[in-house]
Amino acid sequence: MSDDTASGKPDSGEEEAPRVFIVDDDEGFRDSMVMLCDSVGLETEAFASAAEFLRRFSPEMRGCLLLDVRMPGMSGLELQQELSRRNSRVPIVFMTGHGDIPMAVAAMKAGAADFLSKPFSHQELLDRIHRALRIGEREEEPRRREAEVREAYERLTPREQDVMHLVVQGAANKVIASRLGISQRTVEIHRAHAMEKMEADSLADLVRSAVVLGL
Amino acid sequence: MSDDTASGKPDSGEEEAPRVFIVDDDEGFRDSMVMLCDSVGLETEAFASAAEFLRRFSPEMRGCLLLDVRMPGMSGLELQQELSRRNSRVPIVFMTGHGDIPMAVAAMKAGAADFLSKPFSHQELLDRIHRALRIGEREEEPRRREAEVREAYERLTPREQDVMHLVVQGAANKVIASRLGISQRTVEIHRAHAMEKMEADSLADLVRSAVVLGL
DNA sequence: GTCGGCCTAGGTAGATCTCCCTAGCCGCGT
DNA sequence: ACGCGGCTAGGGAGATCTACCTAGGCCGAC
Repeated sequence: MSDDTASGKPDSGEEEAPRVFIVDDDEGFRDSMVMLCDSVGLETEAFASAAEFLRRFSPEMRGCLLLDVRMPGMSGLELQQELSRRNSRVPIVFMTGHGDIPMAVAAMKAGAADFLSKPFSHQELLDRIHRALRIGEREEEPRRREAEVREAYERLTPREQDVMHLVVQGAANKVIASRLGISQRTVEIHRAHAMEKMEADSLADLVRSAVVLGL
Repeated sequence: MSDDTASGKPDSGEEEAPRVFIVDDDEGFRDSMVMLCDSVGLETEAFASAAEFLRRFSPEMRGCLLLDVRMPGMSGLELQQELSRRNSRVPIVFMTGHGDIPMAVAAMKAGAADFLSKPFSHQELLDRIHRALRIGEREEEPRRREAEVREAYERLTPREQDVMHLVVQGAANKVIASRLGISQRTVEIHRAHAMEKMEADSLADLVRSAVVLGL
């Protein structure tokens, strides 16, 4: 193992640091947001439209998104839907000057971390940003674990997956063998391979991984 | 076993059917809500204050809660906090005549299912109620399972719990024996008892139960 | 004080899992 | 054609788990 020279991707050598993404069509407002964040040491990246942000988007993004609701082109709420479709994990803090309760409730029901109506104080905004960043951090660890487990799982051969399914359901090797119509010996081999590929040191580990995968 | 005659509680022989709980200090409004729900076949229970509802509250309640924000005495938001402390699982639909965005957002962040500002149409309200009821149903099954597992777990003797912990961490019996300073034979006995009491037919089952318990 | 539950433990046997050796067949890409 | 990986399989040794028999000490409840 350890021979990754052939793999296509550089494989995310460096992760991006968490930062505040700002999407607002008002340039002056954008700039003032950036300055505010700078002043407390938060890294920022600003975009003038939802489309511009989407071009930059990747599922590995970390941080939070400060999002204006009303913009030309794609609205903030539409961007939220699109990000949700793309399995984004970035918590969203909405900002709006002309919002109403139904709009705020819809955004929150769709998973927004917060919803601020202008005007708001700098401190108010910074508090919300920090809270959103904490939410993002808290979700990061489980996400990463699931991604790792899923990756390992997908490296299993079809037969190894079959065997793993039955193993984590509590079936004994002989049962698995008869169920799959193969010899007990072969089950043992697939089982051992699955354990190794899933980096499971015990059956308990394997079951935990299966639970993460929702099996 | 099977001798439950000594246990104090009749043990929830019949579960309550899901219903709509209405908490509002305005009697006229309460009545109209009750009638509206009646008209579509929803069972209701109405209360004039948060305190009155709390006296009726039990964690086994099923359905949803239609809650006015502004009331004399304990407010709707305060009731929400109190219910959260009491591990309520009843989805809350807030109603208010004088709400603003921060209030709605705070309620949603605290876990409310919905937030409606008056006036609203009957259909609007019924839609929200049905949605909240669906949310409650969806959470019911996992809740019940966890409660059952936890109950079984707490029937384990301390030693059986010790052994179970190590078993679901993947330790072999001999390891557990030396870790606990007892013989391998004794570990086997505690292990078998734990499996039986947890109604686990396989190690996989036991690990799943442990995952539910957050072990 | 007796009864029952809990924790402890030995022996034996059988089922089960794990790991070592071997090896044939098939499909895919070079 | 050749190699490689995936799937299949047998035999055997040793570790591990499970199930059956037994039994003693401790402690709280009736």
